[in-house]
Amino acid sequence: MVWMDSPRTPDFRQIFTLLADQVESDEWWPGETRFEIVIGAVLVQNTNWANVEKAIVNLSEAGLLDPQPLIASEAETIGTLIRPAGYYNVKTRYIKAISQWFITHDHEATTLSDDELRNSLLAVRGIGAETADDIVLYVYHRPVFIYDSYARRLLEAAGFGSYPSYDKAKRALDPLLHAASFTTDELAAFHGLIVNAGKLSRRLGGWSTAYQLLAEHRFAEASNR
DNA sequence: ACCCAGGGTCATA
DNA sequence: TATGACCATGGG
Repeated sequence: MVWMDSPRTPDFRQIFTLLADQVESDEWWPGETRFEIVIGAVLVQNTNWANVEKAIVNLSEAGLLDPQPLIASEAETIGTLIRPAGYYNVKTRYIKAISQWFITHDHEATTLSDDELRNSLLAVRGIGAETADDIVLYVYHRPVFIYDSYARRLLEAAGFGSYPSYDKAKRALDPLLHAASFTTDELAAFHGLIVNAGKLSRRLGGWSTAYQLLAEHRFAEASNR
């Protein structure tokens, strides 16, 4: 009997170590204030971070990296400022919604469990599974793993099975993840390492070869050219 | 000219 | 519950 591509059990510790040893780790998440991290998490949806930075600079120079003035601003004003980040009409609505949430709920976040906080964020228009987890991890410092597209591609390349959606991956793998007992700081670094590896993986010929290099401890060498 | 990027919503079946 | 259209800019 043949079973094809029988997925192995992900060893998150091993993957983390491979990445930590071989991938450049800058600061995650970039941002001067907690609210800037919130806004960045929305603006970066399906968008290159370089474009997001331009939008954040525009907001900052306009004094709008602050929830109160932001919700008081005209949609057209915000749209013009964040235009480089793309989808500026929908993101304007999203930014206003999450700003209102921040004003109302930020102060009581410490009274909520990780799941309660996540669900509260998910109720906001424009905040889906990944953006919610970004905020839960980088703004509220709760220990969650970000199952973004890079992470799922990495897991697939490592032979750990295919995970077409964020929620499926989270449901399937969170039990194993918790068993590995990562600290919040480790998970914060983990996501950054995965994204940095993902950016390099394109130049290296995709996640498949990128993971091969990682497993053989040749990733750093290969990515330095 | 084409492809993708640190996703999410909404309508439809 | 699951798929597909839609949202938009900028760099490779």
